[in-house]
Amino acid sequence: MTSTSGSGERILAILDLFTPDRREWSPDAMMAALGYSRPTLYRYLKTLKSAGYLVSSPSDGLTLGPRVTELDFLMQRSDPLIAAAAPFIKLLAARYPGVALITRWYGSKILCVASEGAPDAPVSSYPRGQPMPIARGGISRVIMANLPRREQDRLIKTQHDMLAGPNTTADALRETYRSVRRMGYCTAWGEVTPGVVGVAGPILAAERMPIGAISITSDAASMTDTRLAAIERDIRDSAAAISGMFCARGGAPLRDVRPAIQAITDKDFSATDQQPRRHRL
Amino acid sequence: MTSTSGSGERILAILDLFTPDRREWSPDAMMAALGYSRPTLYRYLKTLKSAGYLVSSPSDGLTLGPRVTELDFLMQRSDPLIAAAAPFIKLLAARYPGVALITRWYGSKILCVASEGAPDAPVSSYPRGQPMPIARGGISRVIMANLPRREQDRLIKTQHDMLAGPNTTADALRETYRSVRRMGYCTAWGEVTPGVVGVAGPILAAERMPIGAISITSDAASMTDTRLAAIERDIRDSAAAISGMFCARGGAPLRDVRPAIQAITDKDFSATDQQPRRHRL
DNA sequence: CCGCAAATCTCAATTATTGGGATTTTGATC
DNA sequence: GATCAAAATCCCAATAATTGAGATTTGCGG
Repeated sequence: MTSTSGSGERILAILDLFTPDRREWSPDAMMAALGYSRPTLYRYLKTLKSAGYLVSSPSDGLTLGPRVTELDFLMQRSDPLIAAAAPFIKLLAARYPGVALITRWYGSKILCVASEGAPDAPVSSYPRGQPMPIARGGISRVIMANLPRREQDRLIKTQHDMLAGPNTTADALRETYRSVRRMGYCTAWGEVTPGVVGVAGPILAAERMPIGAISITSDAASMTDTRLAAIERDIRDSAAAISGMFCARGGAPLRDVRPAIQAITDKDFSATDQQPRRHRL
Repeated sequence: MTSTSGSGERILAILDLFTPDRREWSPDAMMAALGYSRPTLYRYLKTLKSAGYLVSSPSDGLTLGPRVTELDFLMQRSDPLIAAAAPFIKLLAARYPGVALITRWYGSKILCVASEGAPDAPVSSYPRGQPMPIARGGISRVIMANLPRREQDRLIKTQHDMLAGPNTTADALRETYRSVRRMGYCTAWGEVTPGVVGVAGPILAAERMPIGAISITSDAASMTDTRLAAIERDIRDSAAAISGMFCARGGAPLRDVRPAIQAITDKDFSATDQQPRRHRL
């Protein structure tokens, strides 16, 4: 935190101005918002515009430009998390009704980076790219549950009203998280969208840091107990398998997911309940 | 060109390393490629990683991060070109078989920023975000045709083999472009994909600078003369209408596209050929 | 628990960046 | 096509911020 590349951060700060609430900016508004001098701002803008990160039109001012589209196109094809998890959400979407998502945890936000299943499903209204705040729901909880103590506490303090109803204490939340962490997955009934049940599992990288989640959301009305149990097991095992690919321990980096997929596929879903166990690595 | 925001450009240069051919980088490879010192590079990387533009994993090195996805999501919803042209490609896709595209011209590349029509059509294999080089095809030609002389000549020199077959002289190319510019649209038979006919129209902003194109590609075998003529007229008029929205002349910025759409809808497509005329403003 | 590699820190030198104000360019109106 | 206001760029000296060599710490994997 001590090191700083000021100029670079100041340029990136310009891009941070663009939010869903304010997608068009004038140079003067930017000067006011960021406190840069006129020549400096215009220098930055020239850099961003000539690289395609911004475009300007007299009538609309400055807006985000095509370079971000180009980068996103690349990102979809290079993100190791997407690469690792894509086969699993495909499998999940094929096996169960509903929508399977890969989400990433970044900047205190949850961002959907890939999805499989009914394309325009009314079930989950979080398309790729849309950030969800750390609100309710299973994804939120498996992330929160696996954050380091320090960070978890910070968010509980900051976002208490978001994370819990008014009748839940911070300690009760912590207890929930402890349990979720132990289970390796989390099921949430109608928290994000009424009538929808969601099951999520954490994806952990080095240091057991959560970097995202794999999840599936289905219509709650038509859910059966046995199917839910099967989903929970699949989500937990998928999450564990994907997590394993991000900690290279135990041999070559597990780039080939087929063994992991196979392991899940081989499961006998009518089998008796397994003891939920802390998933390893 | 004289002004420079060096540090910012050096940070953005890191993102430029990521290409379809090389989507994963190690810090050392970056040092070699960019010539930055170790502490400097790591400072930059810290900035980019903490902002979410990059993510790193021990096994895969550095890859593009979720922030670009978030920005692209915003960009789709804020780009004035997409906003202006979306109703037109919707109309075109509804009216004719095939795929309608909005493309942007930037950095000597053509980038698809939106499309309507058969989602996974085999016809046009250019999904949103994928850059196409200024190769052949109608889109290429309507852009090239409307570039300022200086830029056009530069590209003709640079990209001659791409733009024309070996039997076409630069002068012949220029003559073609002059004609395309006069017509206000361009039809290309099977240049990009065999068996596919494409019609494109230029989108011009202030100074008549081309910023993109609107186009439609259809199966050539089932194309009829009268339908092609109708498409050409629609493309030309749509391109002109959209262009009009980027030059605020003649009243308030024409943000309401309904009149323009209406004008196109009202056309009588069985009418006799109109004289192709330079479309205005 | 140890070793290797990756990442960060320290700090002085210097270079590149900044900003006030003048100037040019742009684009809308007549 | 000419005119005018606003937007964008230029100039250049002062200064503050960035840089990089090397030492040091951290973190992963055995």
